[in-house]
Amino acid sequence: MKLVDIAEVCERSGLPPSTLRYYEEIGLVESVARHGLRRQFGPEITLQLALISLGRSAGFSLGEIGAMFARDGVPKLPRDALHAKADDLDAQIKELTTLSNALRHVADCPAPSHMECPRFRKLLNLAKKPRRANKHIKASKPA
Amino acid sequence: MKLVDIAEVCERSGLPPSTLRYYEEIGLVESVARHGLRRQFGPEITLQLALISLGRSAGFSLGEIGAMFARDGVPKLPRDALHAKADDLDAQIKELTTLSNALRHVADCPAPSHMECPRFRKLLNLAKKPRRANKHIKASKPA
DNA sequence: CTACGAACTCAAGTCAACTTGAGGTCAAGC
DNA sequence: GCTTGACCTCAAGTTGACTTGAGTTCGTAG
Repeated sequence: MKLVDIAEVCERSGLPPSTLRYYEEIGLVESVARHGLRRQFGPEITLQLALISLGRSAGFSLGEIGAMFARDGVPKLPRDALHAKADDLDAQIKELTTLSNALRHVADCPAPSHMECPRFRKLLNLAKKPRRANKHIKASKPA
Repeated sequence: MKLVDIAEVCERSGLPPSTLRYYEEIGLVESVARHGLRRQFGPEITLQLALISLGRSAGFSLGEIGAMFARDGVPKLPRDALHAKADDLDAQIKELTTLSNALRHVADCPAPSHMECPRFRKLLNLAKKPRRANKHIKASKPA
């Protein structure tokens, strides 16, 4: 049989049952049956949860993730929207790379004050670029 | 003079005054003087805020950021801890790259169901790797 | 010198993403 | 056939990161 008990899903994903119930409540995933009271999920659930986890770590809200993929994990967005998301991601990857480099530089640079090290400043100035609204980092209200 | 008025800081950073006050309240930044009531910051504030923004978008909490850098923006962590953070970041960068690739693939792949496309599944399986506690993505409580 | 606008303080409210608690139910083991 | 452990429901609580509102206080323009 292809159904996966919630306990099994929790074990595989590392998520507690409460989170699974919550995800179902907000329509992010779907349980397909019950065994007694216990939710049973389809075999794709593990992959879906991995996708959600990935999206979360990219800073997408559950709402955004829900808007991207249907309950069964199949993407609902048009091609250009997907490409746009990917572009956002790539921009974010650049920022993280900057931060990673900055951290490594700080770890290794012998300068007494990093704020005065030109190389460090240069790295960080990259970060001040056109900051777009980045989900959980909301822009200030308009003047 | 080297002091920057809060209004100026807000304009440069795009953050509202309330956020600056909040950051000061939790000890993340420091205002160095007042002009009447108005907070004045040191010239490094812009860079510090860029650093904070960068950290946030990497998924660090304000608490973690506060633990990494002193109020003046100078890193407080030992070298190996910094390298460890950079390693985390690099791992996250890989994940985001995976997600970006997956999105682009989905946008372009003609397969009817992406969940069945082996290439898609392969991309996503990368995500199921040893998921470490990822700040805002908390691990489940121990059994 | 008065008016204004913008920051100020402090408490309280908001939102997302979960978790926790009280009380209930079921399948499986003994 | 009864006990038990794990999940169930539903409501309420929690945490992090801010925002909002009421009432106050300045510096600057007029």
